[in-house]
Amino acid sequence: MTVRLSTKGDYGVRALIELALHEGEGPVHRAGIAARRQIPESYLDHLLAQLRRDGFVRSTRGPAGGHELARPASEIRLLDVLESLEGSLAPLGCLEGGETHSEQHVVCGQQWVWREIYDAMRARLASVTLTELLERDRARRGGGAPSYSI
Amino acid sequence: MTVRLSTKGDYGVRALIELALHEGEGPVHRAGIAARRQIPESYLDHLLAQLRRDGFVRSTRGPAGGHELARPASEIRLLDVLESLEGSLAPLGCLEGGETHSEQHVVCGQQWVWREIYDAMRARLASVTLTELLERDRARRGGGAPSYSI
DNA sequence: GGATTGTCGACTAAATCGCTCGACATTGTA
DNA sequence: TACAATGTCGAGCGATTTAGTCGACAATCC
Repeated sequence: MTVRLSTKGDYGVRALIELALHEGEGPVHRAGIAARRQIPESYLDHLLAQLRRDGFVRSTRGPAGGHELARPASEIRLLDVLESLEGSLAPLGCLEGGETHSEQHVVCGQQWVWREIYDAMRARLASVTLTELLERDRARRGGGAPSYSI
Repeated sequence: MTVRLSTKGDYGVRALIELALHEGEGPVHRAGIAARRQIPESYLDHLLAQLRRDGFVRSTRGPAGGHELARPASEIRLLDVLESLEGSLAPLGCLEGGETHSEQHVVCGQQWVWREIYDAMRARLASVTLTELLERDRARRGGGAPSYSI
């Protein structure tokens, strides 16, 4: 029952789409993102912290503070966002590029097949930018009324 | 940190490779499989039970009993084995073909990308047979001495 | 009838997921 | 300068899953 993305990646991408939607309009505050994209606010907190650490988001404190994209949406790749939030997407521990992993999973029998699948997956995810995600999101909600009010 | 295969798939495939190696020689007993393929014996028990339920393995009780392939190795696909042991390999709950899933994961934002990746992954895994796995395994151990004695 | 094997289900320890909560830091405004 | 609105950080928690173990039972060969 494993081999499954957690909610982190989805929530995180939703939040970034919201930020992309307001790109260049100054910081958006967390409560707004949470409400409009239906993400538990105190959980979103952690996700934004991670995205900030990895340079996708910049935030300012104080009243009128909030979060905004640290880089243009067109330069943010889905792959990088997911790896930031979910950790490595490698289906087997032994496919991990890094060195810091303690190799708890020795699982490595069918490495040759999975290496191929993993590479293809990463390539595809790398080809998707936040701009494209935003467009897809707009299209999905575009037809009918948005499911949330601004 | 998710999106990772558990040990089940690897252990299960290892066990099937061992059975394929002795195809047509009558049942192989569990303790032997466990020792030769380095799988905890009482855990292997559960994996074999699952593989039997799904028709990959047939077993006989009593002394000189054991397990053997229920179908020719050439007709056993890696995809089916992994889905038997790991459950659905869908990275998102919403990509699941079945109806019985309770949709605890609502995660469905980037469905369009993942659908594509998932389909490619399944196609590749479906193209690998147990025969090929056995050959690869032989090749890997072939050069040097086997890492276990028979 | 006993030894050897498989079968089944209950139990467990550790890790992870999906959160919540509270204390604290920063900063705009009155 | 006070205070209110915001972000930041880390501890903790209930539920679920992983990766097993264990023990009672069933079948079968001798």
